[in-house]
Amino acid sequence: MSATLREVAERAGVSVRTVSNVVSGFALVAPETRARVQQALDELSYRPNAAARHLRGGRSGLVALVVPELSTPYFGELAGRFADEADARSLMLLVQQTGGDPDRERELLDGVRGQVVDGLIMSPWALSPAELRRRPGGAPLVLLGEQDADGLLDHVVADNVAAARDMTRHLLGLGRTRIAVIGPQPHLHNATAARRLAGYRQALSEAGLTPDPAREVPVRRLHRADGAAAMRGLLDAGTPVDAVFCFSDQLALGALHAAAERGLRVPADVAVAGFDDVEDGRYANPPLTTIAPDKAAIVTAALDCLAARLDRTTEPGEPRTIVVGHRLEVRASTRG
Amino acid sequence: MSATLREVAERAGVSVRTVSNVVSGFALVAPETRARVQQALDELSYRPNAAARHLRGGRSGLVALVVPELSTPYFGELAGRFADEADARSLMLLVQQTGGDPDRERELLDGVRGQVVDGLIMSPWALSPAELRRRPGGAPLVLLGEQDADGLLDHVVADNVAAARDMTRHLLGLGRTRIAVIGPQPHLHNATAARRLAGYRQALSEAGLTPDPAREVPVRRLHRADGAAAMRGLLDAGTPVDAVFCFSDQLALGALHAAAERGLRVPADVAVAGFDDVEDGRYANPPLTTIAPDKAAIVTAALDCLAARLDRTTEPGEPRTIVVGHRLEVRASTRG
DNA sequence: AACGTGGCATGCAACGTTGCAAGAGATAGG
DNA sequence: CCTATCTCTTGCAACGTTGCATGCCACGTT
Repeated sequence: MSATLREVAERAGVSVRTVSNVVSGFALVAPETRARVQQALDELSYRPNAAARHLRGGRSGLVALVVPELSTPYFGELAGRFADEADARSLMLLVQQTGGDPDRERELLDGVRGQVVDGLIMSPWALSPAELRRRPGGAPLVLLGEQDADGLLDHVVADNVAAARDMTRHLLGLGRTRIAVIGPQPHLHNATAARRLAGYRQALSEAGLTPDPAREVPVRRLHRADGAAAMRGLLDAGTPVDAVFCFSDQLALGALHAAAERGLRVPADVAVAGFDDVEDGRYANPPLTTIAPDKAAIVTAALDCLAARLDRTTEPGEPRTIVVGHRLEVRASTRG
Repeated sequence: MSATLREVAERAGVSVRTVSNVVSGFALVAPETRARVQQALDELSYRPNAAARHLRGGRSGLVALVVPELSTPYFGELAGRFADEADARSLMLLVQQTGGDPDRERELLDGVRGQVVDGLIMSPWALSPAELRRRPGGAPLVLLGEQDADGLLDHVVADNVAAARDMTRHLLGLGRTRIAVIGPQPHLHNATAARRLAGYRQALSEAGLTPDPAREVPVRRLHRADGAAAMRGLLDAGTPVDAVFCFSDQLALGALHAAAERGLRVPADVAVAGFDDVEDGRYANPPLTTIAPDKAAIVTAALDCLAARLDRTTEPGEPRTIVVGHRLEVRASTRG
């Protein structure tokens, strides 16, 4: 147990309140008194009690990051950045996983809020916008990823339609015309996958090609195994394919794996591209072409947005939609 | 803001204390009263105030996980498991990154402790055992990984000597005799790398081979880039090598990358093995032979250990060293 | 009728901190 | 010499919860 203000006060021969003033650095304290108190603080190695401050001030300094899975490279990288950035802002990061389970998402939305954390950054997966909006007035919430909830909730997104269009155009530009996608998730409230699909179709149409349902392979989850399974399915079905655009790098890595299994050369026989720009992709064999969302901007924007909501001196303001940039990162898996 | 006990008490026409009794489920409360209170609780959707409970009870229900880097697959996977297991034990997980910086490690050891969290699980990287032991009596600490601190601090480890020996024997068993290692870190207080090196040398000696310093390539960090650089160095130096045992899967993935770059076939020209069994390795091209430490056991053991220290009803007891199992996972990167 | 017993409910205090408003002392001005 | 002013310090209260001890009532026993 650390020393309390009272113990320090007794040692320094001043009131508790004065010690508090010294600790918080504010108010008028005579230099001499300040020095005496400071010495007592040092001698007893005083640390403010977080629980008492939290109770008194209503602020815990804790922010929750709620993601489907921390073990996923994309969320691992993002969580790492959030941890660093939170630290730089004197916040602590509490992480929770939903596993993509809607019940768990609901629970965390209700449960964590107003309890321990000052705010919540969440990457929803299965919850509908309506459910996300049903907030019992707890701690501020910032969403990551597309939500079809523009103007109703704070959220930070990349322009997924444009990004998917960019990637598809890149593949078309390489002369590929039988481009498949792996990653649609028609069974979920997942606006992200839907928009990437839309961007892909748009680019095909622009090029005068008709999207072929047989080349749009849905997946249940975004793991490597799902990508590998989807790729195998595509090859087994005999659908002619000269490029595969996966909606996540994880899926793409699985697809690469399956292609290698079947003896296909990448990109000679089939080009493979991903989305997310995770470290794995850079060192894949061959290195993976991908869309790199501006992760630093995602983190900064989300925390800025939360900070604005937490600031009691400013007006709450309207929910904001912050769009971050992205970049097409061309590597050997498509470039030949 | 959520309702308080007092508001609920007023609504139900009972005392605050009685409401508290209902909430905590304990004590003697007449069924009728309980029902009335419960209804008031529901109507006001009461949530206990974490700050007040923390202040009163001295328990926050928070556990900190301190790792070098969350973006590293190994720690990402571990953090994910910790988050789930903590959740199952009604604890919340707060993550902090050190980036392998000794100052930051020191700071977190002193700073987080006794402040917000009930306990600390830390994977130290650069700190010496002496510094780790210099604890000002804060929250309980459990270390992950070898520490040369047996009997002085709680820690959870794999038998790294045995694991490295197992892997080296496996490579020897394949007929490889020019086995290099990538991963020693002579400049750090890193007992883990030291023990893996010892296990490797032991196995060589057993086989009548003399460890060759030119085949022991040190690295500064454990990223893919370091593994790739080390592999290139090894090849450029012209040291004959028919197998490379990397002290982490990350290093091994980098080494695979560098081997592919130079047109080497794996495992025909050079076998490559890793350590950690991260998901990436399973889907690498070719899939990576590795040592799979029992991650579930690490997480369970660490939290059990912490729980034991947090339990006020039992005696503190001596610091424990818990050794978890490991398994040699042979895949195509060595098997041919 | 007095007493003990057990079931249930409650009041008080304290955890450590900070906002508020007022107190104490010193100095300057009338 | 008294008061106004300023600088510095302090006591009180409250944040929401729970441990402790006690109060109250009804019932059964002597």
